[in-house]
Amino acid sequence: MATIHDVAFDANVSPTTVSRYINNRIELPAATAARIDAAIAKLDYRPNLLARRLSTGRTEAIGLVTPEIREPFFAELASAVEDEADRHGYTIFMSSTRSDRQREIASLNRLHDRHVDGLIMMTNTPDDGTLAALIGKRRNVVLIDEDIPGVSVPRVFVENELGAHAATRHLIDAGHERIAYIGGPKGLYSVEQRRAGFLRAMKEAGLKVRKEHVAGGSFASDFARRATLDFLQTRTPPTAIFGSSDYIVIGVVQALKQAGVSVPSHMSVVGFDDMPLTELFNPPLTSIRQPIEALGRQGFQALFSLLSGEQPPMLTMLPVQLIERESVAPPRKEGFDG
Amino acid sequence: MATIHDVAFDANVSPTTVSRYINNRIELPAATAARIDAAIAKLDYRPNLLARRLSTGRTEAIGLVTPEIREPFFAELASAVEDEADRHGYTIFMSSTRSDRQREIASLNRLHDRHVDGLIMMTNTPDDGTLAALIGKRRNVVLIDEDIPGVSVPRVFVENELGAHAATRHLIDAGHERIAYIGGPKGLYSVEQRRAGFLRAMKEAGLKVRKEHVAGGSFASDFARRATLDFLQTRTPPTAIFGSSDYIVIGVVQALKQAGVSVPSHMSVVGFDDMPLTELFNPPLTSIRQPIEALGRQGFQALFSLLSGEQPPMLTMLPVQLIERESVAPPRKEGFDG
DNA sequence: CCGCTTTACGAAACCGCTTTACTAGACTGC
DNA sequence: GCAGTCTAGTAAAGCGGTTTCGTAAAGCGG
Repeated sequence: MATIHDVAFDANVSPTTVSRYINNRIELPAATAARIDAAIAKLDYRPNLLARRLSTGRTEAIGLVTPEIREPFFAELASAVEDEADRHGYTIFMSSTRSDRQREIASLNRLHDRHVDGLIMMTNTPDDGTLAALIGKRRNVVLIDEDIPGVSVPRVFVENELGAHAATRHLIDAGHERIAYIGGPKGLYSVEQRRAGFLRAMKEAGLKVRKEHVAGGSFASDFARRATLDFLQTRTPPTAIFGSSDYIVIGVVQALKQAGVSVPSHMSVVGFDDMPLTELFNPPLTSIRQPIEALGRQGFQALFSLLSGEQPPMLTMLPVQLIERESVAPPRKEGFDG
Repeated sequence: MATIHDVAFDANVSPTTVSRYINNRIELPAATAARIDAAIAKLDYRPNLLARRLSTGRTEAIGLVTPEIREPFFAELASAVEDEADRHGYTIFMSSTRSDRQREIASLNRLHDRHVDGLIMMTNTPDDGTLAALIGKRRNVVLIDEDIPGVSVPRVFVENELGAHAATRHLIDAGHERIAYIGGPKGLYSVEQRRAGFLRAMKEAGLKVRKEHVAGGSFASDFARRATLDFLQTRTPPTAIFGSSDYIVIGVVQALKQAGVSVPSHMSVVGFDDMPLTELFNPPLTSIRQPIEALGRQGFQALFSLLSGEQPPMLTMLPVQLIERESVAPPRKEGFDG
């Protein structure tokens, strides 16, 4: 491969000149510039990025830490980040942490070793302070989707509270009064926000929230399945369930199917995330759609600002949207029993 | 950050010695080794990978080119590759090509500039020779999932022909005789293999394949939707449809729903890929499951062999599996009409 | 105690680029 | 015609490792 020296030799200038010319740090007379251009073309010269990186200390690469890129939500997010990064000349290193603290730490360290210029971090396990401490030591970090308490870096979130409120409101508007709620892992900011949105909607409508109709602790379908079966065992089962993620709703629907309760005629269901393909489920799921694309792009843009020495907004909240499909119907009249 | 010189100074040896010691290229007396270890620990020394890479020319990174990492199939594959790479100390650069030739070429060039040690390539657009030419120039390339004619590099595929045969056979065993087929883009190896499997099963069973019951040209759901509606317009519509990807089957199912044809009582359907969540569809889809995890891992292993100077098998074919769910039933008796 | 091998390590070149500091020569104004 | 300014570059020192070649000193056999 041709080096900058070859180009310099061919164009009859010094490597310094070539370097500065390529990087727009010098204005050259047209004739000289033309000679350099010609030499570059002739030799098919491409700067050795390894050398450039060692020299400048910048890598034009960023790290993207996600819980699990196999999941559609994170895959889509990663894709958006990648696309936006690409458009700015950045490459991304991805890592999946499997929601495991050790893997999160390992990822962070590995990315540090790789000299990424910055970091976009997503987590969905509550932090005990370890992550916060580690991230506090890094420069150029942006948090998206989920908070890590105690770190003061730019954050890009979605309107979790408003989304949950809208979902609950949608069920209330359909006539439901006994609405159950299944949340995610304790201690997560987004989970608490969604819970708050649910409670606010119920309170505003003057509806009681029954202890036995609220569950939480995990996003896993299995967990939701069990919670749903428990709901059905209560004295007066709910007529609607709001699951704070589509994975939860998948568990809910499976449990209901198993118990012979049909959706939406006997039980209405709303989810959160609007996972792809859920419109093909039986029934197609009503859900809160998150602006995944925007989340990814704005996440990168915040990081890019940081890298450019600007100060991005410390908190961005992206709007969500209720997508109505067929998993919600008015409750059956009391007295009737399925 | 501490450099190798700092460590050398602290341990009272030369940088050369530290370097060789770290890289296991020298045996040192216990006392010296201990001094170096102590210095490394004390200074929290971590080798600067940028410098090491410039020096050695190796990056311990590989490129992974996929059509679209948002799609579950590729996301899962990418995840498997990443996991396996990680376990061997390699990082991966991903890029999504959106099945676009220009983006494929751009990715290949970008990865080259990034000095990746090797490349795992996936494509799902037929090549006109451009890709083959470009890849021919690179060392350490492995093809997975789909062939690019004219390049002689290790390839890891799945048993497309056998899978399609099994899917078709499954419909035949259920009693179907008029089976329609929807294939993917023309010119793709896997598509042709699947078509061959379908035709072989039909031939072995002594069944006619009607021209008007065979479509192909795209993996898109829209395409499949139209093809399905066309099938329904034929004089004697098929009683079963084999779609050579789950995306196709999604289109098929949508079209059938739209046309009021119920699955599986009026029309049986089998897909290929076994996408996640299709078991929650209405009805749950019977499909051919590809060993995605194995595809990813073996793909990386082949590349790793190449990088280690060994000669991996030039062609690996991974078995597939029929997953029976509820989209297949015996055909209704002739004469009855839905 | 001399020549040879082995042990233990080091000097310096190199990877290919960037960047700071500097200069030769042309021009400009007085 | 000479100081001062501009133009058009350049030399050389990094960046932080790896690697080739080499050597001083210790050990050893005869």
